[in-house]
Amino acid sequence: MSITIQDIAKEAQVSISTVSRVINKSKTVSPELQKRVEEVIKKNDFKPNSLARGLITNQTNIIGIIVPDISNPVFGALTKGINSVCEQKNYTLMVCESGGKQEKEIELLKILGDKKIDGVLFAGVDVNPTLIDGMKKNEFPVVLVTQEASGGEEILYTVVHDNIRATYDAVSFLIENNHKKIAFIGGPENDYSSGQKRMKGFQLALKENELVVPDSYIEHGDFTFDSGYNCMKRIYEENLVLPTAVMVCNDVMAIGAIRFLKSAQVSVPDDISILGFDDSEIGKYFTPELSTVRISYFDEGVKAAKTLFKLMSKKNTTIPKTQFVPHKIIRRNSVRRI
Amino acid sequence: MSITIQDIAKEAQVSISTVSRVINKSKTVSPELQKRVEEVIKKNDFKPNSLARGLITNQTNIIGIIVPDISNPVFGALTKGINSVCEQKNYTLMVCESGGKQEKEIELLKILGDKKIDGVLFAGVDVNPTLIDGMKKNEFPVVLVTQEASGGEEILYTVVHDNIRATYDAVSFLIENNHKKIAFIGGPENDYSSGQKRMKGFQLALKENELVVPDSYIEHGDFTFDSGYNCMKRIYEENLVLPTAVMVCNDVMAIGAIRFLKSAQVSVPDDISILGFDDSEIGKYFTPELSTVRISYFDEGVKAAKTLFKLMSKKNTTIPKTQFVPHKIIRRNSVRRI
DNA sequence: TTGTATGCGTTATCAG
DNA sequence: CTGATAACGCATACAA
Repeated sequence: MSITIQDIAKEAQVSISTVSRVINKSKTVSPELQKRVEEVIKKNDFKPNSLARGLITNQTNIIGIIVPDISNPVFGALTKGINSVCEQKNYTLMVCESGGKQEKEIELLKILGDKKIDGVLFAGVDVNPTLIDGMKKNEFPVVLVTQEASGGEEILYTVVHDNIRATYDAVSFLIENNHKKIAFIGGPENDYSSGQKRMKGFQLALKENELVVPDSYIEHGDFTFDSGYNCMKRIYEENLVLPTAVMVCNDVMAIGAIRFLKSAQVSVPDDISILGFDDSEIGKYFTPELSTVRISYFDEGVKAAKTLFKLMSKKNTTIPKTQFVPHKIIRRNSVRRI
Repeated sequence: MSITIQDIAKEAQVSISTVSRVINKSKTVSPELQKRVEEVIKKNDFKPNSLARGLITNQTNIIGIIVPDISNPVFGALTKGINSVCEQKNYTLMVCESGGKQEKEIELLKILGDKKIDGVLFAGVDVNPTLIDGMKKNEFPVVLVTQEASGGEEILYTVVHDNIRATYDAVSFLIENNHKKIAFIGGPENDYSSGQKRMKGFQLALKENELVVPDSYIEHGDFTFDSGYNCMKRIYEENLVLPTAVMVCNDVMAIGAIRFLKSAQVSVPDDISILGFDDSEIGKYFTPELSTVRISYFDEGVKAAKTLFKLMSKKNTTIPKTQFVPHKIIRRNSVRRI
């Protein structure tokens, strides 16, 4: 068994309350005892049992995150960002994987609850009203990250990158480079943040520049290499007039698209420019080096975690319901000016 | 405040011990009461407070993992594997990042200890005697994963892939394809498992086939794209007779090496074959598609976690100190027979 | 089979 | 400023 506060008290010849006080820095203890106790603590390398402490303080110094897939680099970076702020707050992180299943998400919320974690960062796939209701019942604060609530925003605290704006900026960048015939390979249509919103940004940019493209220029993939390949293939086969540029909603699909174009003897960027999204490591090493929209999921994690800590501290600083994390267009070789 | 066992007891009109018994399935409770209590529990969606429970049972149903960098896909996959077995055992996972710093690793071990986790999976960078001593003091079992202890193996339970054997097999594969002039781009020389051992495997394969290569065929990188590029560059510049194949100790470096060769107008695989290591996603999408050694870090995580659970259960089944996870040569286009 | 009482290691409340 | 002592929510030895 490990050493307890009692052992320390005995060895320092004080009461356990005194020991507790020096641990928690209640200034009401004489310097002399303070020092004596601290020495005994240091000597025995004593740390209070967090379970016992948590039982009474109702605080565990643990926060949880729920992500669909921890092996996805996006969530890896996100987790790293979150963890970096946990460290400086003396918190540890409990990581849960939902596989994107709503049932599982609800179950995990419950498990984390009975583990008495102090708060949760939630990266869901579809944060719909059912889920929102579930969250409202929790005794701990939740902040959404990466994905907004689809039914009624502004209900839960949320930290995301501005998908509409990012895609709008990306397409505007293509337009600035004189592209007019711009195709679009997006995410799943039922994906609220990364699917629908990016699509919206694309349309917005076209509209503002009074550009119109045929429906056959628009395809929806599922963020995989293969879907990028296939979407590009369909665009290529179904259009007599090819686009001069394609906005692709993530880098892996963009690389799939380029692979198809290579096989069809279409040169990137000479014949067609390709713009990706995410700035994953893969794009940097690719030939041609991929132009993309950089999203820092690390920063997103940091901001979300900071928001959660503010919420937990309950100091009534007003926190905006939705916060955005900046994005940046990264210009490399897969896009050319025409 | 959340609902407690007392509330359930009151509502079901029994004592709290009875409630406790049905929760813990002590068969000594009458079917009638059993049912009554279960209904009340279900109705209130009650789950016992894990802190209070842990305080008594000395078991939290939490295990911890310590990794250098959670955003590294290798550790992402590892974590996913570990988590998959946690799920089926009703455990949750606490993830800690060490940044590869020994100090931090020791600190994390202590933090996890006072959180009363039931066991730890440890993916260190250099598991030396100092660290091993620290681990011996813990009240919880530790299993090493990904990396063996450098000073004296067979001390701690360990689950790794067989780096020597994997590289040996990889180089043998090159030799089977008639390559005799084989260069080597390895990891850092002070990296015990992934650096030194892979090097050893390389040498072993050469020796067994009575092959000798000049020292200038051997370079050490640090697993980054740039180091792969530079190592290849040095090999290219310092040798009048170029190798026909290069064994590169991870895929990212392999891609860096190929990038250099491209810039030097050397064709892969026509002039030089390249064999990578890891089978990261990136290699599959690359042109030429990268031949590599597949290591399933997911499986490694699974096996390590299972080992840890065996250790925690304390049933004295004999567990081998070191267990290996299989590897596989993946044949794609970057290697050709000559 | 069931209920009562004690203790797990802390913090918090209250006297002294 | 310091020390008893009661909680926190649960499991368990013991009593009934």
